[in-house]
Amino acid sequence: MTDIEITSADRAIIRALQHDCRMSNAQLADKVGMSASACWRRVRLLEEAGVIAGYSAIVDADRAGLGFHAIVHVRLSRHDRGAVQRVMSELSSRAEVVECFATTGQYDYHLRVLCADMAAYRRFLDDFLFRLPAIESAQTNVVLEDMKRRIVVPV
Amino acid sequence: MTDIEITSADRAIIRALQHDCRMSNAQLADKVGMSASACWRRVRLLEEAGVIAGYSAIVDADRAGLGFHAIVHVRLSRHDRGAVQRVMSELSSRAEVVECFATTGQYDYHLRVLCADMAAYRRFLDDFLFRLPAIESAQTNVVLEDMKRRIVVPV
DNA sequence: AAGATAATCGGAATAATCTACCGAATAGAT
DNA sequence: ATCTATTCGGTAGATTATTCCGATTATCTT
Repeated sequence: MTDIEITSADRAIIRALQHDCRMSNAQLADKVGMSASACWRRVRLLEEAGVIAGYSAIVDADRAGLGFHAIVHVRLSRHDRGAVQRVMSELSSRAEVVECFATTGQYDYHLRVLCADMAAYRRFLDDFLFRLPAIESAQTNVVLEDMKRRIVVPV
Repeated sequence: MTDIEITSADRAIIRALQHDCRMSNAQLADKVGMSASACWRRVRLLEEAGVIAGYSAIVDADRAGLGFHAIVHVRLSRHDRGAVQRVMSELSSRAEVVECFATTGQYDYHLRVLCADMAAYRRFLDDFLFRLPAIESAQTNVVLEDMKRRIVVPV
């Protein structure tokens, strides 16, 4: 992955592609005020540099049948390397866990979890999360309203 | 937006497009075992039904120059309709706030915030967040490690 | 400042892809 | 069994991506 310096044109490209990455290259070039080929080259560079890490369909969780959404605060009872690594890999390999961050503060991890319904979440807790070694506590904060739908990085 | 029933083929399509929404329709059809035209029709239906809400480039925040990442727990001092609405709209219109959820539990909101650096975050707090009316407390949990990079809804 | 070198530009050609339309096949209802 | 409605896969024309090339601009050396 080559390092690149991000220009203001790049930022415009990134913003546009975060908003809709299936627009044609000609449209994109027009929107950011470049020629089609220059724009295409720049996109390729951003991909190669890993600034654009991929392209993803944005799925409406509710409409996809995922009615339960929560943010879970997790605390570990042990912090030795082995336990931490085990928990990390287990958590991030689990499909329901759509985000997983190790954080400073009162909790060791912040998870965002999506399930079909509360029953499925219950199973997630009982059959998976609480069976992980070294989980001291897991506090569930149910999401009442998702106030920002699109994941856009402010560039 | 028409309602549709989501088949197992749809789930395969959604999974594939969450992983890479720029693959060609022919590739996608091949991957999910459909003919190109059937697959294309199904994708269009998923879009029209709002299950697929859009397509976005996934940006590596670090490489894009956003070195500060935190989860912020926000509590309000008042919960009347006016104050809540004001806070909600201010928060979600702010670029640094990449996610904003209203939640049950000890806090009223969970924010995920991305900034260039700590100084920028300081400005975000002092010049914006703490100036919002009715903010009782805002607790910053700095993200030490992002353990799950791709936003994929488990369908 | 002048010249040499390298990087970047926009436009054109072609290879690949999308998208709409078609008749055939299938499933459901009467 | 027959009609109707839906879904199927394949095809064709329009659109788009991607490469290549000469021209232009920027950088560096002397």
